[in-house]
Amino acid sequence: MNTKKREYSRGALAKAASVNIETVRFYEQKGLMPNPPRTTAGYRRYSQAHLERLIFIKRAKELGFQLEETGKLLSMIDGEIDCSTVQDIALANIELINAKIADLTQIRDSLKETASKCTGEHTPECALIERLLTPVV
Amino acid sequence: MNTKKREYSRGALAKAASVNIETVRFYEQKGLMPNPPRTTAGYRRYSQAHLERLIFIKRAKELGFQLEETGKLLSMIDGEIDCSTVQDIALANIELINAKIADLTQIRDSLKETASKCTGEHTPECALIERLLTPVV
DNA sequence: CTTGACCCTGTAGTTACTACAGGGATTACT
DNA sequence: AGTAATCCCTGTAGTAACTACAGGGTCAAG
Repeated sequence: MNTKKREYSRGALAKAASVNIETVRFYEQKGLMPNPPRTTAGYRRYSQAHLERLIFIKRAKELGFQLEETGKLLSMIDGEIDCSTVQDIALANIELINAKIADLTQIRDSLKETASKCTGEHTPECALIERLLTPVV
Repeated sequence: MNTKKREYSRGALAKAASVNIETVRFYEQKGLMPNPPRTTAGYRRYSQAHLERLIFIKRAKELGFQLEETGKLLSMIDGEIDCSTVQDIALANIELINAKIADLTQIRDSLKETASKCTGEHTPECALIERLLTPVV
């Protein structure tokens, strides 16, 4: 059995996790990724555990978590996981996304209604412009 | 009839349009608002037309237009309005918002499904963390 | 050895704002 | 007139989440 520990450079790590190479440094600066051991030349050396952590961050992002929330989840993994707290974070995030969806839906509907009044012809008369230009009181 | 031209300072303009005072400078830097005449002390003096332009920008933002698109609409007002082009911009914007809504909806649903598997108890066992930690191939 | 790709750190750009600092100007009140 | 509070000016920098570039050192393959 091959028990040799796999090591990654920053570029190899980024590629393995399918993130931008600069994003690795960015997450390090933000404290999500640790500052890893270095070669004598100063090159970062990452382990398999680092890769798994980076993939965790990527998945959290895909689930709509902000980096701050992701950081909280990581703190729990580093320390003690409390499923109740995790669920709180997740539910708050769901509410946040719901609010964004509601916002965008309202905007989309409003714009759609206005745009439907455009004749769509090459004329200076335009319902959308009129709407934006409605005189103020 | 009172025909005196109303003039605004930057702060008064921002207040009249219900935008942040610094936003006025920001829009000026971005080219959406003109660099207005000044007093001898260097204070900006805005007219009613400036106010109407700022409100136009605000309304465009409320309809989900990005500043670049708003700039295009303003260029038309300054020059020639072509309703066909306006409608193109609006329809593209509607598509953009639709895509955002679809994105967020997928994220929300995915997160909801995972969070529903959390027991919500003060335990180290947590379905969401497990999902983020699923081993990589 | 050479070359190309990689790494390092630092800096700055994207979008749409928003806030702060230092210093001058204005306004209202005494 | 003096004073204090508020406003304005320009410039700078911060927010979130990245991403790109520069100059210079390092590594690996031919």
